[in-house]
Amino acid sequence: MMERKRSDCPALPPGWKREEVIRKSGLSAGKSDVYYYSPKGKKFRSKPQLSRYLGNAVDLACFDFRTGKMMPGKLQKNKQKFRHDALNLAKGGKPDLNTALPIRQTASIFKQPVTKVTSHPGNKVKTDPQRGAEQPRQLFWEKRLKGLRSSDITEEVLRSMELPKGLQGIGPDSSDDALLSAIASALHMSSAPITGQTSVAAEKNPAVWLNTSQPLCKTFTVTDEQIREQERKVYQARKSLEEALTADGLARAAEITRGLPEERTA
DNA sequence: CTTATCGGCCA
DNA sequence: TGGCCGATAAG
Repeated sequence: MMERKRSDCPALPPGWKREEVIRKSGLSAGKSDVYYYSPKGKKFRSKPQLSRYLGNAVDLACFDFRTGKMMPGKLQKNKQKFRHDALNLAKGGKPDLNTALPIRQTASIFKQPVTKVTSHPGNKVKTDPQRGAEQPRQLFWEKRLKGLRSSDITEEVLRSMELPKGLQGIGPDSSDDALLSAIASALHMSSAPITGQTSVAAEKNPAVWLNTSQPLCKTFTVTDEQIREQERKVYQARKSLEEALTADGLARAAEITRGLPEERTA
């Protein structure tokens, strides 16, 4: 095999290599393909693939995949691209997962029901026994969530939620933060009702009696008044979201028909 | 099975 | 025309 050079790529984090191979046969002989290799040796053959892997760790907006260099001049093309993305978005097309501005793609972190076809005449269906059943969980796994905070796009840490007095944590870390994490996680990890720890023994010796499918908190009760209060909050939040979305939609539409501001002055 | 390479679609 | 990725040959 001809020894091809994998050269370092200064535009990427240390350890990343770039390789260019010339096609030597076929109709496309002479054309070249560029590949990148992660420090661990994984091969990448397109910018979207690279982008998906690096995530927000590296901004590839100005990265030219073919040359392997950062090209500040790419900003010009990006204007075109923004128009394009905005257009696609407005037309209900798929957003460009590669370079579109970050938008939450999931409708919900909660498990969504889907239609499941379990048998076709004459066909065999593979079943994964792990699926459906809940996986076992590590004791005190919630500890790993410690210190995680939600933040807005300016990195400003959002005010954390206040929990009702009726909720009390148990276990090695009974801070409000830990309690909030534990309950929030339990709500979307499990499809079973969340009751808290029902065994009184768990309070005295959690390491032995803990029910790991329940959050690290004492049994609690929820009053009708608390439910109504929560419904009001959800209603308000939805209304705010609706207003923000329509405002954003109008702004986008206006921007597209008018052209981007920078282009007008140029 | 995994990996390298070229075809070919689509912007 | 070139980026990207599927198909398929090769290992």
